[in-house]
Amino acid sequence: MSTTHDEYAWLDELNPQQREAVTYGDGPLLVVAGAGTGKTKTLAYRVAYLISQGMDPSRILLLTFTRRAAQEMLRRASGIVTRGTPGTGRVWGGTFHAIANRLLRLYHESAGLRQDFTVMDQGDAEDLLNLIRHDLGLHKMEKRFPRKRTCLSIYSRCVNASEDLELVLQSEYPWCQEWKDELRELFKLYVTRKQENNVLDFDDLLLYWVHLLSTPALATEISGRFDYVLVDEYQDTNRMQAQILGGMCTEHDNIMVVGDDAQSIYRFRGATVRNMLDFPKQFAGTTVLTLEQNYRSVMPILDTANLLISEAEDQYTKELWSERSSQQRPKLVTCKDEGEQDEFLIERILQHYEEGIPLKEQAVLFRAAYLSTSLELELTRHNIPYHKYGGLKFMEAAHVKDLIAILRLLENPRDEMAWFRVLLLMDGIGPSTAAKILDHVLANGGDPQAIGSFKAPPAARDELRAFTQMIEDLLPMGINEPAIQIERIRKFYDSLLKKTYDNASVRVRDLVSLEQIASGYASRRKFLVDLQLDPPSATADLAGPPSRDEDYLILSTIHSAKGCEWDVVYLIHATDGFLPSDMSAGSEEELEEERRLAYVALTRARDFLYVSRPLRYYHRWYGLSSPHSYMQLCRFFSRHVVPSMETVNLSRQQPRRNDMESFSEPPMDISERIRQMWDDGEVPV
DNA sequence: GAGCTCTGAATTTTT
DNA sequence: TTCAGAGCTC
Repeated sequence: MSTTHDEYAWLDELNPQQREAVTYGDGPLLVVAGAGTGKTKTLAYRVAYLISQGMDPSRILLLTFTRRAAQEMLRRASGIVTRGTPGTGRVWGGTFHAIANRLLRLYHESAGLRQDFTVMDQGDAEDLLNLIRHDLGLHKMEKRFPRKRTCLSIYSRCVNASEDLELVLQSEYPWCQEWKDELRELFKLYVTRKQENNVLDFDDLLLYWVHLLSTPALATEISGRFDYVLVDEYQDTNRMQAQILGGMCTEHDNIMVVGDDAQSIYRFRGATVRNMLDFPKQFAGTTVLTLEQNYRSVMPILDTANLLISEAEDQYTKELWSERSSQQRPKLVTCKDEGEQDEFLIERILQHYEEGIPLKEQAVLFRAAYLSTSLELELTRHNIPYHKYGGLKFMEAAHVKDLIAILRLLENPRDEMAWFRVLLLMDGIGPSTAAKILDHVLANGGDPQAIGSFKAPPAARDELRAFTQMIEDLLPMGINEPAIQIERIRKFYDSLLKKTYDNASVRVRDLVSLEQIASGYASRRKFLVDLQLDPPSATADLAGPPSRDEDYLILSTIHSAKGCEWDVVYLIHATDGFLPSDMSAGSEEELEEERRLAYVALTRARDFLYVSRPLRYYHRWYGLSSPHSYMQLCRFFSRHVVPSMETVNLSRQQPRRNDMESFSEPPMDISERIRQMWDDGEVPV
């Protein structure tokens, strides 16, 4: 039917560098791909090319940063190889963590795991650490022991960066150095406790994978499952992940990694650009290809972005260029305060919308999830629909965690955290009774039905009986039909929910969503794993696939915007303290990462870019000496960068009658006077 | 041992 | 404001 020439006509859609990467033969390949240079396209075409060359799709491993990225690439790939056998569905695609999970279920015996292990999210991991911290009596020390969150970060850092505790404390957590011995003890117990509970945390998924691969026979076996390994966003991988890739390439060296050192923004999670720099050293005979032509943004936007990143400490000179010209420079907008910023945004968003740019093609980006709350209120007031990405709200909600915990203890009756969570919701059950119940279950071979024979304190009897009844109804279902299981769980949980939390109706809605998501799954195990490893990232994911004609504005943290692009991008709160975040202004390295974060934000824009900076910020929290602060422009917009932009000063342009600036007296004055009303029995007017 | 109330502390990014 | 933890009472 089709000639060889026709069959590969799609290669003409690539530029020479992309094409070289796509049709590259065997051996290690490092693709340094700047923002918007067609990274996703190159990877997708590479997969398509390999398949069209007759490679077995199930022997291709595609590691990405999010599950969505993997799905998107495979979708594109399957669009290319529609002729012949597409089979992209058989490609092993997903995040490192998801692939680890899949492999560990297969090789659980070699890893010393039971096949029914459950996965803990960050919150559970913190809580378990906290529990052990209490057991060790570390919470009541003269000097305060690091908080559970800090403990987990330290632990995680050690594991992901493959660094010793002492070194990590020295370089990243100097104020915790005095707790070195206690931390080591804590981590030791944490590890044993997880193993007893048959649970893995996120880091364990990678850790167990590394250890599987460190056994030569297993490395041969596992690496031998694949002929090609492709990795996206390589600049955001950590040392442990690099180690994994080494192990996955013992039987071949067909590894292709794609990344951009200027977009490395996950240092806090142990990621290091060293992985990219050292790649040629790790894999002998590496070919390095660079993609510099940007297909996304108009040149003025790239000019500003290039200038901003050119001031980075160390950077690998790579100058993005584009054939897309524009008369319009990016705008740097100065606003009086957040309210004026909101007003400006809404006006401009609607203006672009009327000009024909749908809301979905416009995105508002910010450093931290809470920075959009005021805008969200205004959008709601103006009836502008939006979806917000970033901020892990849904899975962190207490009621969602409760319900998940019940599924988890059914899945893995050794899951201590899951049991505790559920049992403590019931009247008459506190930590010690909960521990007794768990012991009782474990003494009966881990059969959850054993709670039926537990002598419960009278106050707990009714709820525990209902709980037992539910367990008895659910156990025969095995791991099938998670949605039906959730339906049954909700029947039991309803009264606990109403008793424990207010605004029950809102929470019930979340549980209905959860049931809806579950209805797409045949296996409870798969449902649980997906939920932990790739939680619904936006309100959109909860309501099922949105209908095609639905339009909504995008709100996103910069981190969650990674890999995305829009016609119009608004970067808001571009002020020192928010960007760079005060929390990250400690070290030079942290600041450099914040600069790259700004770079990532700018390079998401295709046609229009607005950077806005409110002069004044009203604090939402108590306990601060002043109700607002005056903010400086984000330091990355230096005197070299700003001239490439068009500066707009809103307050000067259109003075407002209720402009607070006109009242030059400090706003504290009135509250002070009101307090003085009660001084010396004097009551002034 | 459970569960309530009060106090004090601290607010990023995410697999 | 929200959350965690300490301490008190039943």
